[in-house]
Amino acid sequence: MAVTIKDVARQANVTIGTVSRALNGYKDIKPETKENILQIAHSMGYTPNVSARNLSSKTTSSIGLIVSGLLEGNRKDNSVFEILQGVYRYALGNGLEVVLYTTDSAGQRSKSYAKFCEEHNLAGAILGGVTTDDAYFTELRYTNIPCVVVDTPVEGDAVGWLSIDNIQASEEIADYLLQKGHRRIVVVSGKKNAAVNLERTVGTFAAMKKAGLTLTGEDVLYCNFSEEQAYEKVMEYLEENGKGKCTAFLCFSDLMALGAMRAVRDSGFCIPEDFSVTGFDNLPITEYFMPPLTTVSQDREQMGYSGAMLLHGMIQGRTSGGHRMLPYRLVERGSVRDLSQK
Amino acid sequence: MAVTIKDVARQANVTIGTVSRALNGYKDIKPETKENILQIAHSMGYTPNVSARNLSSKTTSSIGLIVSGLLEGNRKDNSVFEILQGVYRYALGNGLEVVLYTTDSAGQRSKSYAKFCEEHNLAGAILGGVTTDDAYFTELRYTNIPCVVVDTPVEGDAVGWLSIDNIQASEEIADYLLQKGHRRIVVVSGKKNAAVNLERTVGTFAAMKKAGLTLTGEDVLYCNFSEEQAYEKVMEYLEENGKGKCTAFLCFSDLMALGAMRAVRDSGFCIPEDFSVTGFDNLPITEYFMPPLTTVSQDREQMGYSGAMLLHGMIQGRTSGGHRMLPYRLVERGSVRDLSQK
DNA sequence: GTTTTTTACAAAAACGTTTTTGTAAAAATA
DNA sequence: TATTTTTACAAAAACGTTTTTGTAAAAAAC
Repeated sequence: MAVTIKDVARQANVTIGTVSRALNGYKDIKPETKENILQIAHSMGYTPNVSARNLSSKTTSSIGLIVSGLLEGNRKDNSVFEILQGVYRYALGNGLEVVLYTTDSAGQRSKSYAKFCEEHNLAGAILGGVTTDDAYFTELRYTNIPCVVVDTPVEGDAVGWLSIDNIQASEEIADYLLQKGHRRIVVVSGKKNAAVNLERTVGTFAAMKKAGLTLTGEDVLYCNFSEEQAYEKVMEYLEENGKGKCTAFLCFSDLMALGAMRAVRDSGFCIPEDFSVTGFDNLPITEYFMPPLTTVSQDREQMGYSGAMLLHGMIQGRTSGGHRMLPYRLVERGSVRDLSQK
Repeated sequence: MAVTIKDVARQANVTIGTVSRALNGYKDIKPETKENILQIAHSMGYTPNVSARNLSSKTTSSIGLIVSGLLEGNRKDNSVFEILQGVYRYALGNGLEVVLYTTDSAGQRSKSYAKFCEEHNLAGAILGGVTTDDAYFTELRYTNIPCVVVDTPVEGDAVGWLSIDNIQASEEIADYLLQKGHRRIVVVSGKKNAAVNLERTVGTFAAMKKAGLTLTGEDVLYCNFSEEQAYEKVMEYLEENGKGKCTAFLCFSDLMALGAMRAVRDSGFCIPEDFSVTGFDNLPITEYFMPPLTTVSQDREQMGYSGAMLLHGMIQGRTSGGHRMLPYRLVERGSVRDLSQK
């Protein structure tokens, strides 16, 4: 049905090899012949078959985008989608195919990343939402297929790693709270040993230390990055301590900030009058919180774009891996009260 | 590098044909031989190469997901993403591959849908965000590759079409406003000739008519589904007419509802005290509007899932196309004032 | 003016499958 | 027992490319 390279060859009175060389810009061909073939191919509506090309060619131009938990994706958190947009934007502009893979929530049908890449002849992969101890990721690294991970720190030159400067960012938002006169700050933290969480903890502690303050164990609420847990833990905290003890909740994610805000409100307090709250991520919904949330913005779309570009460079041997830091931005909205003017 | 069917064949002392038959559950093979081959294949870590399979096999198990405007996707509107989630959920559970294609914003690099399907040996495609007069869509239909479109009405048995009952849904939300005592309603409409828009217009007019009311030209604001245009048009309207004339804005999308709400507020009025506002879609952000938006919910994830299922059925010849209606739900929040109690 | 190099292709192999065709041996039928 | 059918494979073709190898003719070098 579809017109193949063979049809073009017949029409142009050359062999398929010659057509292939004309199409792919090889040198070993006479300009007029090439021109003629190109013209014929175009007029016949020829398009190369991707499967055949991938099968035959040594160098494939397909990359994988492997994200865990796409399917159970929270309606409120669109990070994965924005990364995907960025990856596709780069791919579209640079002649790459991208193949999306998401591990099943239940995990039953899930297949190893390495096998997925092998099956699809992928030249490399971008990974999002993997944890440092993901066995499939370890396996993938052994294959030395070039890969780039988002947010998860990873050693080695053959692998790229993309994130914002979480230490500096958290330090900055803590500084911001301190500068607004907050002295007793409660940290609503994510998963205790998650890399991102560790970094944000370091930054927060550093800011406090500069101000001559320290955070004790009871000032840190571990909530596993979950809105519900943040709600419960903050609820508990307020029940126990009431209003006097702290003046601000510094949250390591917007979703947890949302939980915290609900808890504050459900405990009969006001934001920012009674308690200030800050987030991390700048999800679209935060703009509509009441009051709108002061948070740290990470440009996920850009992260996807840069990730694809980095990977592309690595595949072509132009770039080596390692850590790349992307800019972040403190976005100041209405959820923090200025106590310094009082 | 990777272990191929050839390696398995050698190990099992059979030919590749036999291995293939064992793997794909053909009948023409002795149970013990099959068992042995399967066991060897598994122990060697064999995985079939997708490109080779697609190339060789008549029947491919890949479907396309073609969405226009994924790249310039509004951060506030995640519909496309949710459809994608649904499609992948079905695909993952039913052994389908999905290949995502998005037309470039600028349109320069865009390739015809038919060519895309041909290139990738796709068995069918799900389309989102296409307009009725999309030339590429017309071309695709001529190829009679099975396809399913979301939201765009389309004639013919060989093509599926998925949507909520827009007429009934809009009638219902208009009824709701009328029941709350609103008599003079302004419709914030989308693109004049878009199918969805036409249907919603019909429903709204029907509801008004039942209540003995009519909508005149000045009661309909065409805003092209854009937040900004809705803002401007509503702003203008309020400047001209002030508070007395209408009591509610019935918007054909949440984004336009957002624009309308901002305009109402920027004109110095309150929602819902001075004006009521309703939307359409139930985007995640609407829950956080102040006040939260009363709107019509469409389950986009489910739509993606159902679309994939419908397409799958069509590919296998089990199902014929035609229109499928999915359930919607009126979600009542705080943006409508009850005038009937007054 | 012969030899060498280069040019511009043709011919064929290769990629990893599925599918078709062919064929001994075993089983069923007569 | 002789013939036909069925079973269980082997052998090979096919899918549509890219890539390697081979080779006449033309051009360059000597």
